[in-house]
Amino acid sequence: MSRFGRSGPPPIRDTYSLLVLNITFRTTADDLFPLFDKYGEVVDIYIPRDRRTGDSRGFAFVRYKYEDEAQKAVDRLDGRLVDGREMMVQFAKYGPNAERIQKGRIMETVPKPRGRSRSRSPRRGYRDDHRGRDSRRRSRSRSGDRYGRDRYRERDHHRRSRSRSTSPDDYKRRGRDRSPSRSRSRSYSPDDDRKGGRDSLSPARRSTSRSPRKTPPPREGSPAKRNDDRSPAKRNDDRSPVRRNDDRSPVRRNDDRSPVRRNDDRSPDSRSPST
DNA sequence: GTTGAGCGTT
Repeated sequence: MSRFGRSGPPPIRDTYSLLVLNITFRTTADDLFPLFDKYGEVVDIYIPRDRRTGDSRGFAFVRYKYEDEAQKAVDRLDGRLVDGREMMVQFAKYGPNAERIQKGRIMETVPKPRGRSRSRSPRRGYRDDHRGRDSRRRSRSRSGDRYGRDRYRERDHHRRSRSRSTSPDDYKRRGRDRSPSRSRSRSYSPDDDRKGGRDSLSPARRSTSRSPRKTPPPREGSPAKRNDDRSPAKRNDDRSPVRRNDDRSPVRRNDDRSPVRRNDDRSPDSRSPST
């Protein structure tokens, strides 16, 4: 969804997409709009967000109408400090349609990047060097596996939550040498009994204490209830897609100014009024 | 509440 509330992504046939990276997770399109709009006409701004939390992934796509303005914004906003962090602005290489994009525009050819004569671009050197390393290695971010084990983890967490809630017998089994109050404080693990359980407070344990036998086989239980468990009716009830960036923006954005107003306000030939 | 390589739709 675009920030401009359109029916969908505008045609990129004549637009240039810029990839904005290294931005804060709290930076929204509203924060990038005035920044990019100052250097050119922004057609659309889209920020991929998490499908669960709804938070920004840390990068955004700014679509420009003209390459000149896009290129200018790249050099201008590339390295700009936003929300206390430097955002990296560069032309998108791939489009939403998995199309080969050159400089944000769909192209089949791959011409070499031209250098601007009016800018020295000393930042590109360090920027490129910064990424030129083996920085690709992901530590613990939500990249790559954000849709892998994460989805399984939440499901596992859901099963455990209802397991200990509907299994009072487990409390007696486990609460004999332990306080039941703290048992509900967090998710327990049946392995804690035979493994010791006393060191269950260890962060390393609780992080990897996922045994396949922690949950009883669903076939032994009620198939009907098991089906209900898989019902995705309401799972992320604790997830509130509330925008906390509102309080971060003390200044109101000029939403009245649409990027499409360029049709009357600006002409493709009027880009250079000062001739 | 956190995190930090990357390429995107409601």
